[in-house]
Amino acid sequence: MRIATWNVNSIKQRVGHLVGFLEEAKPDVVCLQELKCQDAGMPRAEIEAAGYAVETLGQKAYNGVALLVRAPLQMSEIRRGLPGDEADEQARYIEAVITGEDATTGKAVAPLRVASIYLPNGNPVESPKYPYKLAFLERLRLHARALMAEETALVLAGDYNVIPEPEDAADPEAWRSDALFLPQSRAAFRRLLAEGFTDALRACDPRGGLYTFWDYQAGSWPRNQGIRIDHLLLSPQAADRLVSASVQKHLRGLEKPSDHVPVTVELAPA
DNA sequence: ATGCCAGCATGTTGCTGA
Repeated sequence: MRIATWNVNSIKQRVGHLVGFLEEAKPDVVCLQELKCQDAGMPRAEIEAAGYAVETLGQKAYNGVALLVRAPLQMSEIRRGLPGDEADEQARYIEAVITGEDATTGKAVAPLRVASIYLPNGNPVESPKYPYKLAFLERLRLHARALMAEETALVLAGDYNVIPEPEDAADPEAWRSDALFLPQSRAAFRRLLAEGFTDALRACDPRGGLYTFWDYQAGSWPRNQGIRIDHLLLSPQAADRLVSASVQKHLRGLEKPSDHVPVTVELAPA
């Protein structure tokens, strides 16, 4: 079972790269962020033609998240929006239970719940955007705690907009006072992890220096001035099955790339 | 200290992102 997360920075601009990734990596589940379009604008036909079912929580111009599953897998118990704030209208969370047969093995997959998350950026720190970010992280922690009580495999994947540790930035000093790296942001992320999650990429490669985002500006990509902000957090039942995790770095080098690249984990059958 | 780049809106510039 291969699960990927990717902030595509506009699905309409990136559907070609996405289909290429689906054909190349053949992920079973894909969590997308920053669709930047409403549900009606989602390029479903191209994605379905590549063999995937699509569920979205879209929004005009900003945010927007989606879940894709490779046929004949299916999604059920779809939850749109993160609980805990009825007034929150930003499209940043979609969750589903994955069921059905693995296309490769033909065997029924073990119960698995997956969420695609686009955490608020939080800058500027002096604006209401920063408390919104911290509140979102706390809402996510409380919801994650409730899901954890089911004791089934759970994967919370997405763009967390949090640099967990200094080794997750090429130049940590440049991010010192940024919402992505402030001590309060990192502490809130650690509190989420402390509910019992494993940071999959960190667990597979603790050395650091792996990045998932390079700014379009200031030559960040050619200078490898990246940061690691896209994460897959695994419940114990999922972490027990963790085989490998990898960053699809080559996609940043394509024409008209997203500023993020996919991160993928491989889970063994239960 | 600011803009650098990129995408979207009802636009010829402003907002947002990270």
